[in-house]
Amino acid sequence: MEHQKVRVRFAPSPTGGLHLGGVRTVLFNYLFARKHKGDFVLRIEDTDQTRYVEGAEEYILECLRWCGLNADEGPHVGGPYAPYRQSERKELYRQYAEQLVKDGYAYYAFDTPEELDEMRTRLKTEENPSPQYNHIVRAHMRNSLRLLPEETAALLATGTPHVIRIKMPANEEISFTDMIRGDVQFNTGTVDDKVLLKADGMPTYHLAVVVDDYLMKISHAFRGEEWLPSAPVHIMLWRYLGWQNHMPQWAHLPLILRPDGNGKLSKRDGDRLGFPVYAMNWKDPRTGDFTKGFREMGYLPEAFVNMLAMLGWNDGTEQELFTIEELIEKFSMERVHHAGAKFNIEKANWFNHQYIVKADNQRLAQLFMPVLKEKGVQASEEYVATIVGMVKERCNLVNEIWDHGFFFFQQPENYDLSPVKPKWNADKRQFFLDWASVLETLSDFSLHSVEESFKQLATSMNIKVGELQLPFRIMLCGGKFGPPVFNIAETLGKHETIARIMKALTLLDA
RNA sequence: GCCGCGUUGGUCAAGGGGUUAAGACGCAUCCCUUUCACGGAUGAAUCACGGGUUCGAUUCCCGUACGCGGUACCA
Repeated sequence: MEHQKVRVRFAPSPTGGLHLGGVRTVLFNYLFARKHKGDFVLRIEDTDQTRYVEGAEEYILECLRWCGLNADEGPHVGGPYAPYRQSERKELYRQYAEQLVKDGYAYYAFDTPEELDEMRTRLKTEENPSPQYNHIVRAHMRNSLRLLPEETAALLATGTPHVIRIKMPANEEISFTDMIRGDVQFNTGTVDDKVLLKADGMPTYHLAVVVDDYLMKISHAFRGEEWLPSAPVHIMLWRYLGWQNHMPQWAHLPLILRPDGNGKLSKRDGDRLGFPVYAMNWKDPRTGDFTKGFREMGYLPEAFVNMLAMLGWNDGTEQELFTIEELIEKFSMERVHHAGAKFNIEKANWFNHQYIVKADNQRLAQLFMPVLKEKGVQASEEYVATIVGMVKERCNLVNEIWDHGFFFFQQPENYDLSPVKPKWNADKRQFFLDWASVLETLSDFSLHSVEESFKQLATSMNIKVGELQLPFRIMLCGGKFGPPVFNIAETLGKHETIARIMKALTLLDA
């Protein structure tokens, strides 16, 4: 057990877009696996046929690919423990459930959904709003524990729909050591007899996770904190199946909470507060609902991953920016924070900004091309890359390159003349008229010669250079923004610069 | 209700019996820059509460409060 190879798994159910909390779970699995030279398995938990969503599995795969957190084994690449889709393993689970029945650790239950409903409403009180199918209640239900063996046999023989439930001990203290929280204790009496095998023959999560973790030789199982309450069921299953010595070590990850108030972060919070929650764009094929993702919003995958790593984990130093290699080297489950973390989009933007500034201009240009295309702008990647170099310092998102540099691609449509108008006069007007003709004669339209001629003329006309720079900026950009103004002129080129001066002059005359 | 897990500035968080209780994001002011941003400086802002234990608790123990999660033939 101790010397067993590290094998971890991410086990999503393909029911929709991949939540940022899901990606963080992937990340922690991935880091742990890489650090310990182990395997990272992707297993699709599609045991609920009613919740299956077309395209969700491919979407998850694509998210992992985008983040660079690919699995070593999974439905997409196969592996020694295939198949990796639980629906394709369906036949496997029944024998274990039957085995448990045979050994007296589980039982058949024939209660119909209506009967269960009836039981719950009948037993429901203010003191007990959610009655459980537990060690007391089971004695009064239609199951093989209460029925005579002949009755059970008859029901089975006639193909009566039934489930198999675990028989939880009435009162037993059990505990396990969580890698993050340390010892956690439960009493089995407080947990109900969970269904293990559904009437349709599919296992529930509880059975499938134990069987598959065993069969796939999973050494460490990481999942969200919302699973902590069902840990006792899983512990009992590992015992009852006789695999106790193979049980993986568990870590229950803290939840990612919504920024305002408390509670698990959901897609809805993102819609409401205007930030992405899913890794990539997701369109629900059933409802047609469309949700924006981090990727399409202009986040860089390495920034996204770095940001996620810091949500609930740190290495104990002041370092916040980590390459994936550093994360692999430094990650440890013991340093994961115990409490949930509120998601903060501002901080996420800061991370992205850090990575944008560092990123290669060519690469950013490529990422930005689709946005440009959307705006109906034609430009060479080369040209875009130089623009990127000038504006990326002030961008948090790749898509913001447009906001900070649109005037490189088209003449401004709107001009904010208000900072110029009050101090505008005939001298200044004359300056720009004269300067335009000076520019016309310039053989070298470089940053320095443009700036030089600007300053020379201003001095000779006895106007402060500073008084003219802002007007010039607005002539080129349309407002008080953008990189250094002579850089803009140089990039725009002689023809366009003069054209913009002349156009703005007519606007100022109006 | 019951069970479980949590609680250090607005947010992410380090620390762990004696500290001026780090750092980052955000915010504010200033410097740089005659735009904005970057950068630099400064500042406001924190140990949920009550009992123990102790010479001394933010740190250990016990309660309380609050928050979250679970309580499905969903995962």
